[in-house]
Amino acid sequence: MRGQRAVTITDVARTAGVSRAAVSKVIRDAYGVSPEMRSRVEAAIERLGYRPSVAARAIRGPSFTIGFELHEIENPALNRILSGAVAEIAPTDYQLIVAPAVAGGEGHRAIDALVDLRADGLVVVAPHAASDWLEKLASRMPVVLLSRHDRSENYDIVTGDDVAGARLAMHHLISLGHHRIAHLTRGEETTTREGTPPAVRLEVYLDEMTQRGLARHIKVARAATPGDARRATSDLLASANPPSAIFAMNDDLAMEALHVAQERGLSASDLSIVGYDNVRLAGHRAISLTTIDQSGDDLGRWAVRLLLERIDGRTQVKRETTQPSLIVRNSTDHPRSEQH
Amino acid sequence: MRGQRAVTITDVARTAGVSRAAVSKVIRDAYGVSPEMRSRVEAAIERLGYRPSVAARAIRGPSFTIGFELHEIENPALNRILSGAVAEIAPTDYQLIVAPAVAGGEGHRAIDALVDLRADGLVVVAPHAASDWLEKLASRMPVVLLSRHDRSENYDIVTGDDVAGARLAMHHLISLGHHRIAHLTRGEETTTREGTPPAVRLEVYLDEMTQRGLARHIKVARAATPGDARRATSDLLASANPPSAIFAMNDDLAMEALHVAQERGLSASDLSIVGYDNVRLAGHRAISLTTIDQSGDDLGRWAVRLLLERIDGRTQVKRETTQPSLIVRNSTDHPRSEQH
DNA sequence: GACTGAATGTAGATCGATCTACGTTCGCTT
DNA sequence: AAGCGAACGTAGATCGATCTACATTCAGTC
Repeated sequence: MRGQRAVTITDVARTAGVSRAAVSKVIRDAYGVSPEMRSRVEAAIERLGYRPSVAARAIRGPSFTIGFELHEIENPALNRILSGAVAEIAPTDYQLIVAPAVAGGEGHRAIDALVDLRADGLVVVAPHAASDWLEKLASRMPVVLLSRHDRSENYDIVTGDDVAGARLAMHHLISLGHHRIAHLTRGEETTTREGTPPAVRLEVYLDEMTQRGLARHIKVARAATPGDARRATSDLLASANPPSAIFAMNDDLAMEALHVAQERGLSASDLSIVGYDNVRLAGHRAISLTTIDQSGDDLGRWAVRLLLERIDGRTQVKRETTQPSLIVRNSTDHPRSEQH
Repeated sequence: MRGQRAVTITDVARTAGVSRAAVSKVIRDAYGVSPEMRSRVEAAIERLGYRPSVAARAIRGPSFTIGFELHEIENPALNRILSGAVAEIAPTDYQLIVAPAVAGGEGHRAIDALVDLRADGLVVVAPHAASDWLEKLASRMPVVLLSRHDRSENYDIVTGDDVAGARLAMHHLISLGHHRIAHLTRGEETTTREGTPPAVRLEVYLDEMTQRGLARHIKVARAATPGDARRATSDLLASANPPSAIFAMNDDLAMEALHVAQERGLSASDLSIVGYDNVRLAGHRAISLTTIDQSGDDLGRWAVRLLLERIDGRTQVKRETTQPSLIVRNSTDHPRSEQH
């Protein structure tokens, strides 16, 4: 039963008693098709269960496929972005294809896969990819980059306003009366690439602390793996002059910090925690994490929108920034006491 | 800058001063290539940044692409399965491509997209797709179905043992002393399709309740959307003779139920809750949900493994079942009192 | 030195679709 | 009735790769 050759346009043409070109016209809804021929061809298509091969199509023209590179499959914030992208593309003729990158993967294999498939455009999230490589890629095909604060001559950029978001978080903690505020973020490698959200958030943290004369309380804890986050938090709490608040780079890290705080019976006035992204579970009663919402759906929607514009012919670069908002929940409170 | 035609095998051949066939041989590592020619061609490939077009390739032979249909992008249990699949495929020559289905989407557009791309095989999760349609699809190309308890002549099946898992959950509650156990599950449409995990878990629930002489306490609450889950739980608690325990179809529903319980100040001895899937956050201290683990990674890994075997030529159908285990946490306890 | 066979390379058909260029038919005008 | 343009169909080139069949070269053998 396997290996029945797939139904091709030639089969349809033969069945309908017309030429291949005629079938092609019907499929593409092109000019020069009589109602009578249309119905004959459509009947044949229906009967044979014919579906045009994107592959064959893509050799010449567009594939009506847009690619989405995703490097952290299990990251709920990224999934939300993807979800928005899917919703935006649904009513169009295009199909979204996701290439997941291997966890600790090397290079840009996933992006290459999308290029090899001749996707008409790419949405790329990769914070790791080198800028010049991306620049070159974008000079050959439409590319929208998400969550990077680069400047580029070729690709469009969609990003949440991480500067505003991080300031919202810091201002919230400071206005509650916190001085000893630590920052919990990812491993070196992730935060040092200039312009990535982790790097920007870290920078704003450092800037705010310095501006407010709190430079001596600056503490940055790093967690390379999710499991590391708890240890990093413990280390913070065990340090001399421990923080009364933690601004975490994202909700996942924040929730791990919360885990440690709860373990030690610390309340929000002992240790306030702010996250970033407002993932669904941050709103759960048992977690109730104060966080920054940047509506990931919108990021995804904008990315697709800009990409389709590009495919449609726009040539000048465009950037789109979404405004984040602060969501106050129970994980933050006034500090119990604050000695300078 | 846009629209530079992509580099083709012909360009490489011209640059290297050899025939197209020769370049093709080098790429495919085929017989009949002198070291000297190999290096000349490889240099040309390198210099031009040539990448073979999967599309052109797929017209004739395999595309070295396998498709993964995903209908709930933001479902952490499914993401974990996908994650396992990605890990399993990483060391092979194949590339995994994900087609996300639109949320409330019609039909099987995502699967079609993968077929149209001429993927060499498909991993399908769709609990909605009609069996006969899948059967027909699988007669044309290798297909592995996840999380369905069908019998099939054409596709392979990978699934957690939902019967065993659901029994583990029920036995746990019963052995704690619970009699008034309710079941929280999805909307009608999802649970009625025979052989899907929700349907099987529901069935086991009904069976266990009946076997133990608890038929009079049977209560099934349904939530069509995630938001509905809280209302459904409230309704359960407001009903006459309310349950002392809830067996939820999955962790997402369980966590919503937990939310309601905590809101009302109910402890585990007032209302015990068991979930299913052991998503990452179920282990969070603030949630601490008793649940059934079915190691989604393994499901994903098996799916890819079986699919590659199929592509490699295996013809007889194979099923693979993973054994779930019970993870006891703080959301379950002995009931405070139990009147019959 | 002719013969054999392995090693190396090329020409050209082929895959499934698109698209241009062109031929035929038909209805309408003058 | 001739002329004309719109409507409808088709032939055949084309896209980028693969693969079969074949040509050429070269070393080794008798």
